[in-house]
Amino acid sequence: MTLPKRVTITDVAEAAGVAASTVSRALSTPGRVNATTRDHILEVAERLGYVPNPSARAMSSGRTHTFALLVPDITNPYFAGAIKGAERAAAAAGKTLVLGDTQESPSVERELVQRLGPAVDGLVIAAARGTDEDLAAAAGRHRLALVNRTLPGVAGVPSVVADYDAGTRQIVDHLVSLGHESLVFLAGPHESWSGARRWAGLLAAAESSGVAARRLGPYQPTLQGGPAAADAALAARATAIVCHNDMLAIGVLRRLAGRGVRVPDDVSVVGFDDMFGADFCQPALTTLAERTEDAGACAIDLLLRPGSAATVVVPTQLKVRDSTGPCR
Amino acid sequence: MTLPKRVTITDVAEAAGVAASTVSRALSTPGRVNATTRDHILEVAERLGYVPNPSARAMSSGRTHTFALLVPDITNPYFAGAIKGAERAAAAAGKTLVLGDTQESPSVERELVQRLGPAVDGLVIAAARGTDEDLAAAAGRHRLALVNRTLPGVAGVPSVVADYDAGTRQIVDHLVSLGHESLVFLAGPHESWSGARRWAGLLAAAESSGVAARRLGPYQPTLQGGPAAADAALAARATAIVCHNDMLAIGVLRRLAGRGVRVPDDVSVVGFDDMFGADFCQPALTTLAERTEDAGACAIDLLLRPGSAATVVVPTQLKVRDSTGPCR
DNA sequence: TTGAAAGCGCTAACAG
DNA sequence: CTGTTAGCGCTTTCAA
Repeated sequence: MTLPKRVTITDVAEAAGVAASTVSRALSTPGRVNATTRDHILEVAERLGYVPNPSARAMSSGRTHTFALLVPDITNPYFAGAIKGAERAAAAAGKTLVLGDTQESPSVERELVQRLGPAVDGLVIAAARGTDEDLAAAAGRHRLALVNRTLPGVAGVPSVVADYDAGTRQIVDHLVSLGHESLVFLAGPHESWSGARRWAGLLAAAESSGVAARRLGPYQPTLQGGPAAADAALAARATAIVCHNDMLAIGVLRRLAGRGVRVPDDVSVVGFDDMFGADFCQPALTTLAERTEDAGACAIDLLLRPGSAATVVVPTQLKVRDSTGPCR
Repeated sequence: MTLPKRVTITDVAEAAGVAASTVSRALSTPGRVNATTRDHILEVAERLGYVPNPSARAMSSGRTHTFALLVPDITNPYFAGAIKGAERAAAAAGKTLVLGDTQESPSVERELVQRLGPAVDGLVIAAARGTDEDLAAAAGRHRLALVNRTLPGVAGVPSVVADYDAGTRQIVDHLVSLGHESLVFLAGPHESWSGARRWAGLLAAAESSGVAARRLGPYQPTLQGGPAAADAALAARATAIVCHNDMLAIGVLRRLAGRGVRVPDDVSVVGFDDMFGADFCQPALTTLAERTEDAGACAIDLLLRPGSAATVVVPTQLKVRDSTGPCR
């Protein structure tokens, strides 16, 4: 099966009886072309089925009209929102989005930055796993925006972060209103930037409310991390358990059920992320929702409009469901 | 913040004291270059941090080393596997994967094919929503591979499909062994190719086993579709409900629980997909698992090796969990 | 084995 | 407002 040869701008120019550059202008800066000739050109282009060659366009203009989004694990539903938001923002701006899976690995992340960087107008790294140095190096070579990570000391790297301070405040207030006087935080990996922010926020909010907060872990932030984490929380006689993320929280829920501990009667459980499934697990999970789709879209917007090298804070929202209740 | 100018092949050539074409050869066809000069060139390229410009490469070679994957909804966990598999297969081959979200819309799908097609070496469309004509047109212009869809009558379009015949057979056998003598299929959208295949397989298997099968619907294949679907199944006095997919099945489960119908004591429920969450919903869902990651990877492989215009069948596997039990 | 040279398709000065 | 003319960075003949 042979594919038909592509229609080029020259074909259109010939067919329309104008110069190639005029066709180019008619397409990219319609204002600078006589309305009649423009309409004619567009009509001819349409008829011939002309589609500009992105590579050629990139060659001469220097812009690829493409962005890359790097996530630690594509299959993790937590990132689905950011991916969708980024894809939508990119598509809305007529841009293409390239997706990269860093497999939770700093080195794969570095490689991808190097491989994809030259092919795109900018990179979004969500939940970057690399060191500050890695990211600074990347920022030196490419336009970069971060999601749920900041790069202190390096100017010009915009980022979008969830409002964990307000969010953890909400969690603590919620638990306090239920009569809880202490909480246990089941931590995820030490390297996790958002994990650190979550714990810091929780600790600050707890202190200001006179709630005792303890951190246990680190645990695997997965279903498999649940048993060890749940057992530790139980051993610590926790009445309220706040988990690094929903995956771990659901794992904890299962373990508690397996051990005959009732949620929320015996113990309350809170997660982070409001991940897909958090509403239909048993019991439905109280969790801090991040607007990940907005975050993804916002990161692309930051790339689209350079100069706005700000840190954008996206609000979070506590979803109260069935896994939290009055302190026993 | 200004980004440093990229190192080009000419820079490397000058620094190494050779012609640009020699550098090009040293990089892409190392065999055709004197070992000593080649090593020298590679060393210089490395030192200068040279990374080939993909657009320029695409311009002259015609190949972009990029594939596109189109899915109906990026946030649907069902597609996460295919995305990951495709990304991995592409990365393993040194290719780049572009992701497109067709928003479940045939027209967006068409647009994306047109927009992305020229920029890539091939397209994978998963669960294509377009008509056969749309797909035939796409196949005429681009290298194409399909996942869970076939294109009868159009040669040269390879596809990867789940083995629904064997899978539905497994479902029916499972229900029969539990004493069920009839089943109700809660259908998804009529346009769904896989929905049609699922029902056809179910019907054939049921007939050959002397099981009565009825189809109700169509229902929204989402949690929201659950109530209407569950109520209809109840009205039909079903003892075994097979749902178009896990989303719908979980929606059905929730509705049944809400109405006080016990699963699996009063009625058995089966889903399709073994989606993320199917194991931690309540009760854990018996469902037909597809190896979506393999399917995604396989589709990319089909694109990588033209000529193998086959239909690849990926096995399915029934995961028996807690939502199915003996007929009441 | 290597270099010179001709483009790939498009955009961006620069004239006219 | 439009045509001419250079390239963008790379691959690929074609000679040497």
